Amino acid sequence: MTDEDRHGACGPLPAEHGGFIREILDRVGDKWSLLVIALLRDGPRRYTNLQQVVPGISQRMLTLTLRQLTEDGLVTRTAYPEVPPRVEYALTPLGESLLDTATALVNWASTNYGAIRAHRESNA
Amino acid sequence: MTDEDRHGACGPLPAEHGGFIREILDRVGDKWSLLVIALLRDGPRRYTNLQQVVPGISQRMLTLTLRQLTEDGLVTRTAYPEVPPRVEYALTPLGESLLDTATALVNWASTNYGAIRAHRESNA
DNA sequence: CCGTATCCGGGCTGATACTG
DNA sequence: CAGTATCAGCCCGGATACGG
Repeated sequence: MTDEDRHGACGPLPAEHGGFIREILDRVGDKWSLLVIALLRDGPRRYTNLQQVVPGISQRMLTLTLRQLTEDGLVTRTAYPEVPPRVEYALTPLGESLLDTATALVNWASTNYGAIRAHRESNA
Repeated sequence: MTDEDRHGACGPLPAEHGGFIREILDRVGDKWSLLVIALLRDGPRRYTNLQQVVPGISQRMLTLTLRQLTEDGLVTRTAYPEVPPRVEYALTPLGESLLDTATALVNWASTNYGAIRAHRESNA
């Protein structure tokens, strides 16, 4: 155990050896993931619908975000072989396990936006 | 209110008009902020100490992160006019209000890292 | 000890055009 | 409708060197 590792002694964070928590944080805390997850709370959504409800997301980023979330097992992708094609995205149990925390963070942001804004400008 | 704004009708997220939640999410979900906040749980820490306990952070990023968090009113910066200089960073009440959520997210990452990893490789 | 200043490369991101 | 492909800009972030 190196000196750099022994901060666990005074921290409640379990097993943050290396940077894998950072890896997940980057994944989940990226530009759009949490928002997409939060928006899937009410049930499956279609690609185009997500594009509409996520303000300002580009086709590219929506596709990449969804692909990443699917690869990580947080959402499922279901394609119905119809014409016109229909694809639905929904949360997996793993994705749902993140929902509470994601929502809490979004709510925190929503609640404290004013305070942050105010404090930021008071020290301008 | 534009058409793009009225998705609130089917979402439980309060007042996510525009992209200010995205703004906070970017701020708080960036590469290091959550980790720093989580590490300040036990009390004030000095600059050098933070550099040691945050695995892999560079001086630049630590400084930038701390400055941003200070500007947003999440942490305080206290400089003691001594030689050698000593600077301590601590959470404000606003910062503490984020602590639970931050910790929850870090814990989630820690808990589900294996599952994500496994799912990701199973579909390689 | 606690930063700041500068350089610089890489990856994220949006815009645009195209496909099944 | 649901994507993919390509390009170009920008900002993040590390390394290094320097200042208070």
